[in-house]
Amino acid sequence: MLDRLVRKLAHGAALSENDHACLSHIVRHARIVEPQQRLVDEGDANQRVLVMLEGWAYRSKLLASGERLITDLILPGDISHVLTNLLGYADHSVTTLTSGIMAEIHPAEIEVALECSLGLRRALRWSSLQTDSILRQALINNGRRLAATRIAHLICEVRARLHAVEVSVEESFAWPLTQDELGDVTAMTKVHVNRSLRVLRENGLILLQQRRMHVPDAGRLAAFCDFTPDYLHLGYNSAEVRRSEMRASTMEMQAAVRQRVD
Amino acid sequence: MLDRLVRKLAHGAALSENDHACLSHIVRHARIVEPQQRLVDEGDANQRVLVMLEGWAYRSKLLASGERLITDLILPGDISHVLTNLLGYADHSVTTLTSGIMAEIHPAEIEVALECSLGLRRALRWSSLQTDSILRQALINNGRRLAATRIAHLICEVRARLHAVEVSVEESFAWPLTQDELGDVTAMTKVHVNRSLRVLRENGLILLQQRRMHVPDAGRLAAFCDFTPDYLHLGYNSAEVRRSEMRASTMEMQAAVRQRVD
DNA sequence: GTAGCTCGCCAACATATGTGAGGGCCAAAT
DNA sequence: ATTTGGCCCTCACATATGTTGGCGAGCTAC
Repeated sequence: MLDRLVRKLAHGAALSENDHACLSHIVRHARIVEPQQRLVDEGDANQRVLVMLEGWAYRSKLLASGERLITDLILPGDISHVLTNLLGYADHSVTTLTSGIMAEIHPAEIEVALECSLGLRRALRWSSLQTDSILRQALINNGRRLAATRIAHLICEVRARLHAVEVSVEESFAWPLTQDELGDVTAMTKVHVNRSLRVLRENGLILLQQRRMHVPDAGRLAAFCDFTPDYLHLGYNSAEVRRSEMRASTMEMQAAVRQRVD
Repeated sequence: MLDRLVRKLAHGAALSENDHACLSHIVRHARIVEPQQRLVDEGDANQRVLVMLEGWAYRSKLLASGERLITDLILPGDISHVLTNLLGYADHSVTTLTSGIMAEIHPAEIEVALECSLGLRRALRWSSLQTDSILRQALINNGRRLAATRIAHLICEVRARLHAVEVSVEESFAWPLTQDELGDVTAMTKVHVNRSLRVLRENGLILLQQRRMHVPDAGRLAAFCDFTPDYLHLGYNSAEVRRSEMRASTMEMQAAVRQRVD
């Protein structure tokens, strides 16, 4: 059951047997969660740390006007609300998208585990840095790219993150977001999401049907939106290699797509 | 010289004398930096941690198209690139805006300091959570608000953050950003920044002159953009911290620490 | 069955923001 | 004295995205 979590953290630090034991101990009280279940409410004086063992969720914030934005997706293996026991209250809400398995950790247990395990300290610091990096990437995506590219980039990111915790994403994968929710992630209206999905579909880049995302050619999609997985800090030993490989293939792809678009 | 840094971290955790000593030790090699000096380059295999003791800087990312976005501002007392030694390379650039004083910390020293000081571990975790929170707020601002409001909100945030480290922001304060740079922060073009600043000026909300930001009525500006400083997690509740300190000193915890020492 | 709901889909129109160009001011360089 | 370059400012026009409203397919409740 810890599979996703362990695989995820392994990208950040080598975990010893002792580290694994600590990890198992703190997430031993996992429970089933329902889709569309509010786990944390903005403003809660809530001190729990959530670990998503299976399933999707998201963090969101509201404006006074009622407008909403989903700031980040929580995928299997992700830790939500990390170490939030140091803040007085939650600055965002957390809601599930699918049913799933979630562990809730009491702050005191987190403290103990961190004291016991160097590997865990490393892994959680890494996880926190990855979160930052993903947020920064979202900022530049939403701020500086056109709608279709923004969506394409999100799809590539989710694919890469799922792949990193060994969820199969070969030809297609589960995509629980409605178009409305997708708009809340990419900072646009559902109408424009619909328009942009059509563009992607008409270019043969994706097919979204019955909550499944089909990506016939992941390389072409990545080229279309200029996606490079560096910022996810996965497989960090081979980062150099993958980066140069990626650049080479990206150039080819871009040329191909440019031809097609003209 | 550590003034800003200490004041900032004090918002996150109570620091003992020992903690202060650790802090002084790791930032002892501070140096002067120039305006517009590139400190870290996207892609660098750089492992330093930067602490901005005085002056402003920013983190930015580039797209392949050459477009730029400033993902966050680094203000006096802020720690840049926290614990980045766990990542293989920098996922963003860091550039100074003003001259200032900066300390560069070697990863090994960070590790030692963190092992030595519980207060510092707390403070850095808090700082990291605050960074996340600021990034999420930026996402919803840039994604869901109109230009003038976005800019107004940024001004309110900077005011609050400067105030938190005891930089005077009474009637006016230094504002080193050009309109072009401001556009890179708020995800718009410099032309539109100019238009929006005019709106704010004509409404008597701000006056930006010679790189000084004048805010005649901070309350009115905050009301205009619906700014609430909660998400900055400043003004920390001392009762709350005392409570978590008590938790930290449970038997469990002491046992854990003893184990670690062996 | 039918009513009511959510969700995907689409079209016509409205508008916030981007683009490209240019003028004025001022300090630094020549 | 002149030039250069950065920055602020503005206009006219272009366009990406928002808004409103509508249609139909599927699902559930009754």
